[in-house]
Amino acid sequence: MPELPEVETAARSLAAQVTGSRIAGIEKLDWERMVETPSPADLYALLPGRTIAQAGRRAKWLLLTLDAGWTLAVHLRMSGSLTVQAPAEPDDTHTHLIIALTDGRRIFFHDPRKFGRVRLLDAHGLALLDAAHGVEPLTAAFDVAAFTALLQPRRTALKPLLLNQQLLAGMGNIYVDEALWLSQLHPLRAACSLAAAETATLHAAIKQVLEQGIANEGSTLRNYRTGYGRSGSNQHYFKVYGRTGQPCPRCGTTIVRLVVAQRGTHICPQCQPAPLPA
DNA sequence: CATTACCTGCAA
DNA sequence: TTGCAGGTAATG
Repeated sequence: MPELPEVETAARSLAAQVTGSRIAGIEKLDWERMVETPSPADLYALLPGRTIAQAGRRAKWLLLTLDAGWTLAVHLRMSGSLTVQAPAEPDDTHTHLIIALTDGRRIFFHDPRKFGRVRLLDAHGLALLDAAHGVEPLTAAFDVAAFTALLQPRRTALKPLLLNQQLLAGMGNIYVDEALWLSQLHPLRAACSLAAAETATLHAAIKQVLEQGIANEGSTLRNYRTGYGRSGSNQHYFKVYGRTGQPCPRCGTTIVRLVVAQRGTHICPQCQPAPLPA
């Protein structure tokens, strides 16, 4: 999924459903490699009796704040989803973790590709996770000056920079392509080469694509679901992502697919001119 | 910096 | 059968 808007949507829909709920225990865990810390045995021992105080997000981590100082951190990676299910709802072969609540409902971690990860963190572990990530793009801390300070000292291309979670938290392949198209910048432009006006435009575009993604409850290409099990609708509004061979909504030029930073990358070759070779 | 690995499903 | 997919960590 799951980039910032999808994780944010999942966190909000979890918060609305399970804030104040008590965990009965782990009902299913059939892929133990998803538990990074502590050991699966410790997870089994620590979760029963915990109350879910809140649900939130840091970067692409969904955070369930529990009592007794614990935080259950979930990363959905490529194909994960976290949903709250009614007591009778059956699981399937891709449901790898089920957390039962005392009221009979259950939280399903569904993940066909098994890339998703779970950590139960104490305050120190949570602080380390926080410190490993960069500025949140939808907070006041991410202003044009802060963005300029990120770009100016780096010669790396825009796309890999925007995907770097240590610098900027939450952007992924879809929203980077969309933000670059909106700001009419080529993904291979060197970060330090942007004029002040280009930096301001890209800064605004990043906020715009993320806010729109949240407003549309995320993008569902295959597996992503909100915490209610619903699909998002943001995929209907993509301008370039996944639109190879179709006309650019701005100028009509055919959208092309490149590979940048080892990721499929979609651009309008007219609106987003390639940088001159150095 | 580039390549490979981790997994499965789906479309070409 | 091959290549591709919303992410990231671990290798040369």
